[in-house]
Amino acid sequence: MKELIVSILRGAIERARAAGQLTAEIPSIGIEAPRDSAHGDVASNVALTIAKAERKPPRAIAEIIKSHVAMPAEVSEVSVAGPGFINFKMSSPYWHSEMRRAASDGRAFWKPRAWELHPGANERKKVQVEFLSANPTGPLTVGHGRNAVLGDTIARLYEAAGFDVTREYYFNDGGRQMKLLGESVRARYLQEHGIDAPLPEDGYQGEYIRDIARALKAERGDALVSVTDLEIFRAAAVKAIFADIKQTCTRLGIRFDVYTNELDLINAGLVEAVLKALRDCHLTFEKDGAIWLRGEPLGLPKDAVLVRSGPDRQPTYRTPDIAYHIEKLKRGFDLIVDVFGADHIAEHQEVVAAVKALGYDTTPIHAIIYQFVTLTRAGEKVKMSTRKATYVTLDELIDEVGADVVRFFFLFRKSDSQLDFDLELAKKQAPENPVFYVQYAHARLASIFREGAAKGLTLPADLSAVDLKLLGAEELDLAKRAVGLPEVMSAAAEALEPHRIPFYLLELAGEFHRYYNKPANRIIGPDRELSLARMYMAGILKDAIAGGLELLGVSAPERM
RNA sequence: GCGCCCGUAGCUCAACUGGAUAGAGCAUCAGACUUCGGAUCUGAGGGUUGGGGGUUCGAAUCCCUCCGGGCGCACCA
Repeated sequence: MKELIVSILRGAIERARAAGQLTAEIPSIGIEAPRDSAHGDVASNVALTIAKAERKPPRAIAEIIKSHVAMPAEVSEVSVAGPGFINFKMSSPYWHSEMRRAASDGRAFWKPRAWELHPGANERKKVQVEFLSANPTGPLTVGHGRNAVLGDTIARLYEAAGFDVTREYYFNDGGRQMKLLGESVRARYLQEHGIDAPLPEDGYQGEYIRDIARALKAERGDALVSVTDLEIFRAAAVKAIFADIKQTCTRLGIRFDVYTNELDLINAGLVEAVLKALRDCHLTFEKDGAIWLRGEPLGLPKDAVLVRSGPDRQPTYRTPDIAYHIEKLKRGFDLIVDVFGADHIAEHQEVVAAVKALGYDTTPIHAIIYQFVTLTRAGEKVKMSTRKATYVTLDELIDEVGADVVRFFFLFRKSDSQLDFDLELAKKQAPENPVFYVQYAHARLASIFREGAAKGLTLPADLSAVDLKLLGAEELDLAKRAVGLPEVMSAAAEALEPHRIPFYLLELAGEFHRYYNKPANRIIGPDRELSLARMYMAGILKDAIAGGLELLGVSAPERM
């Protein structure tokens, strides 16, 4: 639709120039859906944008362009409005054909369109989404949940658009925190055997550490009491915790294609190579026995340590991360999405700046930075901390409100807004809970078809037999709204803003509920032909909601 | 102190990336069931988009500044 309008406008401007009525260059033509539907289906602000170069009032320019518009059958009306907008109203036959396309394409229709994301691309683009990437030190928390759901939904969007998507989990199971984890498990293990072993300072206090220690005791008895090497404790913990993390992800419908371990990058010599390359570019210096990255030439607010001082000369987290991002670029991804919390933003800037300084094109790299999640129970904030045992795990949250609600709530907010997860609201099976509101609309639509079937009214196999001209303005508006969903999906994918989809679904559901509630709008009525036309529209609505929810990883129940 | 994010109706949030009269839900008040599912709907009130300045045809959106909140500012990740 937008392409059509753009080409119409381009043609009109072309003719106006040929006629000498316009002189300015043809600009890139801006197209938008007006907020107010009274302004038509599509609007353009070209006249406003070229007014200055043209040295004419925008409305006059708009009128000139309008006079040169060649109206195809798809368009029923062109008008100039407001400060100089050119508004287009699409004809009913156009909407009918869109509906027919939606109906015949079925599930394939309710997806983002690849050609809107990457116009002109003819090969299958490669996308990598790196998300979650939690080190295995404990169960996933509510905060991780937002990361996981955001990343997975971005992946779903691009997957649905036909891209070649890799979901990747980057982690480190070595290092300091892991040593602490091993020590914590060992302490608990010894305690299980009645030995007075204190948990280390800053050790992991969660109950899951005891569980791991108990499992170790059940498996190995007291064979490890005198073992001082932490490796076996660490390894047992990592194994158990990773299994737990994967299990939690599975409950949310999330899986990963690739797991990349920081240690593998180090062992492959890639981290050394990065250090050498940075040194060769004079971007490092030594101070206090450590190797530093120069902040100033990279436009960073401060210098940062790449390699720690001390006998083992361990790299900090950011050095392998630089190597990792270079590897990602080398793997040939057209789009790389990194999902992480606001606390990691400085690191990401450092990493990207360093990669760029080494001569790589970093434009494929995009970051989704989400703000923190707070949990509210009975109007009170729930405090969360991984180290202490006070946090609420993602598993507990899923237990309490269900996977559908968890996913929907995490997506129902712009990622750079803080997210307050209201447990009371999440559990309510009432219209103020957006998940139920949308799902209910779907269940209601499903019930129409059940009722229709019971009354012997079903859509014919040959859908072209249904006369869409019988539909009224209200029904057409509903269908328009539904048919606009793929465009919203495309925009959401392109902007990396999945929240647009749940908001759109909520509006669509609301519009349907309002329609449905009017007695005059009974879909199954005495007039068989009209009933079929309305069922046709209802089928599109149902598919739209189901398709939208599917993309969000939320179920679309037939009955509730 | 420095960097990033946020500030929109009493509350929780949108606003298609600079467009037309800033919109939803909740809460409040007043209404609608002979319903294909009332887990729904109709109506009303509620705003100087934190304050001030700037940019331009046009600003919640971009720039400057101040105020308020969050997150970072580790040889932890």
